[in-house]
Amino acid sequence: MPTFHDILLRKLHAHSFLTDADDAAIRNLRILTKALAPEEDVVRQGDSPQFAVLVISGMVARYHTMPSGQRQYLSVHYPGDLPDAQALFLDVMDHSVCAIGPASIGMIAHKDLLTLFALRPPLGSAVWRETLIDAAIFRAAITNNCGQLGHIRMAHFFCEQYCRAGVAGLRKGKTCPLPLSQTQLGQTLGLSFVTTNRMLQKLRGTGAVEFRNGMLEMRDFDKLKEIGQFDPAYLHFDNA
Amino acid sequence: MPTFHDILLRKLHAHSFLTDADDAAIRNLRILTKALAPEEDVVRQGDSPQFAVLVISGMVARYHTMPSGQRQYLSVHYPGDLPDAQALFLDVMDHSVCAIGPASIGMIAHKDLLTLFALRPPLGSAVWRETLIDAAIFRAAITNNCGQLGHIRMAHFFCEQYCRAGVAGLRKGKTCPLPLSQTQLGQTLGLSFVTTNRMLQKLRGTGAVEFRNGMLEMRDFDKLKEIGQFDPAYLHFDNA
DNA sequence: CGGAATGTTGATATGCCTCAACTAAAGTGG
DNA sequence: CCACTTTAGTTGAGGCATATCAACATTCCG
Repeated sequence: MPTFHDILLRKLHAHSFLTDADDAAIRNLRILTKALAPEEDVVRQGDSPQFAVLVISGMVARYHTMPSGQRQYLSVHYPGDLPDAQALFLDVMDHSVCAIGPASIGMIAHKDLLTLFALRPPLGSAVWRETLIDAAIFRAAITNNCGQLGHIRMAHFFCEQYCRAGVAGLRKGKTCPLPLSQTQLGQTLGLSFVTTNRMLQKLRGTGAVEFRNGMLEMRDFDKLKEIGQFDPAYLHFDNA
Repeated sequence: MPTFHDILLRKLHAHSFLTDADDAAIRNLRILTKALAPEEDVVRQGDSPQFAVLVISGMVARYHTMPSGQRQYLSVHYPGDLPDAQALFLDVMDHSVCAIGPASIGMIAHKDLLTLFALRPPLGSAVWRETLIDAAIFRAAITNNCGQLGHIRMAHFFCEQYCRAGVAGLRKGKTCPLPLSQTQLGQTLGLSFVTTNRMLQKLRGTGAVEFRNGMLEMRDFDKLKEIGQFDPAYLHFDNA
């Protein structure tokens, strides 16, 4: 049974080289765990959190609340992710973070993290790199969601989630959890839920992918990659 | 006449607190300057640059090249910005950086920057914060460009550029430079150039803004903010 | 002065949104 | 356990925003 320290280390090792001493320092971090109800907010737009969130199980998402009250999901996060690491250096949250389905998180005091980075700079660099990969994912979302047709956006999104779930160790065979409703999927892709439903049927029709009951089944990854014009380079899964 | 060190310091001071010793360390940085022709690429998708780019004059943009060859601009950058700071910790560029109109840049060796950060951690934090603000701008672009109507996207974009040009000291009265063609503006907002032209006329019709010959004139900022649902909080112009 | 790039306008086609109705599944209280 | 309610998913019809195609005007530049 992996501890939450293991989960964090697994993620950092996926893109950064860390020494045993670095690992040991991470294992000494004080982490408070917390269970989240489905849709529960962890941090809200406007807050100034003093703790960083580590996803331990389930999934967590970031979203903007627009003046109209509409919601735009910005990204979804897997165990090992630090979905609000940017709050370490930006005082006021410009977006909210909530659970998608039931989830559990770890909370690490900003103070402890900053002390850790001062003591072991490579850990600071690793978390910095983590925030930079986040930014790369946002850039991909801009390109994907602005101007591509609905089913292409959806294909791209499914490809990304399939890859990231793999890195997080959540894939079983060709299936991974993705506990979004079609409405939420639409709020991620910038589509109405009616159109979301129709685009989903279109993708099902290609035989490349199935998405139902919060599970994503990848039937033909190569085909879906082509439909979604997906190139995983931006995920930066290379151990530097 | 400000030096390129002044330009960088001005930007870092806009969001980070730095001591005189930090400033002095920045002033010792070796910076190679380079003039760029309009549209010239600085770094390309797939490259692994060894230098960080500092915008000194003119403007620089980041963009994705899509498989179809189409271009999606991700962000534009002003003097003082470090538009490819993420390359410090991500080996392969997932996007390109080019000049918009004539521009000049400074090039700082990654090695020198990393040495500087090790010596003076607050400077590392300041540049980290810089990259986090970039990410916040990307998040805003996701929300703005996915699902909002064309003229709203454009109004939001103009508001952002007006604010950022102000921080960069480029505003003269109610006017600031924005040397984009309508085609490029469309490639930023995810609109065809025909629609871009029509949305621009629509905005002109409101009397809130004028955009012509690469100059942006803000005639009624409050009105344009309302049209574009613009809240500058995400720009994080607070001296932490 | 001539050619190229940029901006403008009109007409048509298409993708997506909205409204509306209905089905299926899941949870609730009697 | 079943009727009831609620939520999620599905389908159809109509309208609107934007893409595309095409022509033309304007500005820039050699």
